[in-house]
This record gives sequence, C-alpha cells and structure tokens, in this order.
Amino acid sequence: MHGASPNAVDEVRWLSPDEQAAWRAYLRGTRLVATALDEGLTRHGTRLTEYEILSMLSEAPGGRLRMSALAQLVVQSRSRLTHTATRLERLGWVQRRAVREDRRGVELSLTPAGREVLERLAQVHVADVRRILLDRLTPEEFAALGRAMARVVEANEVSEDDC
Amino acid sequence: MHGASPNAVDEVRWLSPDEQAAWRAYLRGTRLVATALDEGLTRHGTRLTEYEILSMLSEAPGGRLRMSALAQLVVQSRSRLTHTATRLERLGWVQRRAVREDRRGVELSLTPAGREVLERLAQVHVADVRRILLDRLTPEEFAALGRAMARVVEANEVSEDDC
DNA sequence: GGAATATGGTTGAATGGTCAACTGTTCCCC
DNA sequence: GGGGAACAGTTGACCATTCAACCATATTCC
Repeated sequence: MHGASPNAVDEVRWLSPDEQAAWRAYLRGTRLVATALDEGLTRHGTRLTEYEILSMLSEAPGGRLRMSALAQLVVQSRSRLTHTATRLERLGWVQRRAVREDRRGVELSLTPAGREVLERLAQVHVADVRRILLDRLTPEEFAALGRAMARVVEANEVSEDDC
Repeated sequence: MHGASPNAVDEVRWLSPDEQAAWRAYLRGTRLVATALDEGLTRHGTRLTEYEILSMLSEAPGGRLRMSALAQLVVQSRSRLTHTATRLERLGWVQRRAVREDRRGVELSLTPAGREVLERLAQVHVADVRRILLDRLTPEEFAALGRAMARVVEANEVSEDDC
C-alpha cells in the first residue's frame, strides 16, 4: 500500500514518500544485519538469541539474572526463554538456581564452560558487528543511529510503566 | 563480553563504551519495534513477515514477483518463502503462476481477496509504525535513522555483488 | 486470616523456520 | 550438441517459537 488516497473510508495518515523510504530502509536494513550476525554465530554453533543470553548473564552484577528480568533484557517471551535456557543448560553453558527471597523465582548464571564459550564467540561476534554495521557507517551516522534507537527504547520503557 | 582487555590471545578490537551503548540500543530497540509491530498484526491474524510479502507484491510492477526476487526483498530464505507462500496460497491471498520465459520460475501475485486483506491490514500497520517508531522520534532523528540504514542496505548489496 | 488476584516460571501441543537433499531447467563452453 | 556447472524452486525431517493452560508462590485487601 502507498500514497495518500483520499478515500471515504480511511482516516489513516499514510507515510510521506520520504518517511516511506526511510521505513523501508529500516526494515530491510535491520533484517539484513540480524541475518548476517546470526549467520556468523551459527557457523560457530550458536544463535544470536542464545549469544545475547550468555552475554547478558556475563555482564549482570553477580553474574546472574532472574528469568523475567533476562527475558525483558533480550526481548523474548518468558516461555521462549524457558525453552532456550533448558537447551543451554543441557549444553552445560548455564545453570538454574532457586532464589531465596522469592520462592517462585529462578536465577540463571553462566557455568565456567559457558563463560569460555562466550569468550570465544565474542571475538567473532564483535568482528561481525564491526564488519556489518560499524564499518559501513561514519562515526556520526552510527552515533545518530544509536541515539535514535535509544529514544525508541526509552519511550517503550515509559509507555509500559503506565500499564 | 566487554572492555578492552589487552590479552595475549586476542587481537580483537572491542567496542568503545560509546559504541557499546549504541550497539545495545540498536539491538534492543530494533527488537522492541519488531515485536510490537508483529503483535499489532498478529491481533489481526497475520505476521509481519507475511504482511511484508503481501505488501511487496502489491507494489511490484505488474503486481507479481518471482520467488527469488521476493525472497531477497523481504530478506527470507527461499525455502522459508516457499513454505509461507504455500500457507498464504491456502488462505487464498496469493497465487502462484509459472513464468513463460523461464520454465524453472514461479511468480507470486495477490488475489483480489489478498488485496482486500492487505488494504485492511495496512491501516492498522501504518498506525502502529507511527505510534511505535515515528512518533517517538523527531523528523531529523528519523531521517538520520533512515539514512544510516540505507547505507547499510547499500553496502550489503555491493558486498554481495562481488561474490 | 483467608479469598481473590497478580506474578514467576514451566509445560506440551501446534505452528513456523532451518537445513540439506532433491528435481527440473538453463547456461556455459569445449 | 553434449556434459557439467549454476540456478529456481520444492520437499520433508528436524529444531525453535508461540500460545494457552497450568502450578506454585506472593500480594492485596476485606
């Protein structure tokens, strides 16, 4: 669909040609980046979504995170995280632990093996991020990209606070 | 992983704190956007990836596209597109047709029913795109975002030409 | 203090996606 | 013009994700 069709039915504000073009670039570009990064990691036996989980755990204070918190960080459903965590646990890369204060809770953390794997993967991954995204943009362009997405993230956090 | 660790093993150029922050925002932001948009369409019985297929078909010259061309446009594997197309075909929204000049080829096009569905979906979708992305950014920010991603797309097209 | 409700996490069935192998067609070039 | 490589698309088995239902624990509030 396209253009501003002054139809009786729709009150929809369509995108201007410029907006349209930018949106197209966004959609296709983000998908290309995600695909390329995922492919890079897949060659080494992991998915981007799994990598992110390991990465978040490694940086979390105390090296552990509750399932829900982690799910929010990596933008996955709790159910999906449960399944993925089970897989990673079977690989021996992460471990679950009950949390004291809240007996409903479960904390995930890296095993030594998981930490090792992550360190190895991080090298290829960072190189990929540079090659696919950073090196293709000027520092200013990349900074602008970061700022824009940061505002989107921020706006999202606000909008879901008032629920 | 993080920080610049002057380790004997790695020659890896890690991300600077600023780069790191921007990259994080990118990753999380793009995922939030994709999730939110997908949710919006799912409420109306379609996935974003399916919507994109319908949308590309509706804008293609002649209203039809070869499978491979479409797959490239929406950044999906040919296999995935085959499966999705079969689903959409069963719904009666698209139809396959053999192409004359190249007897290996298959062209996909919208059915009238598919066009109708798309028109209905487009309204909710455009509203979602505005709400989730456009309205959260200034026009300048959005334009910058578009430019950055356009360069990524462009760079990708160049880099896969010389294969 | 106990019922109602919300939260944290898991489960399994159904659906969607990936991967590697396959068919049929076209292109290349000797 | 015939053999081999490359291309277009499909298939089916396997793996990942979604969705709705579920159990257990916390919280709220009368």
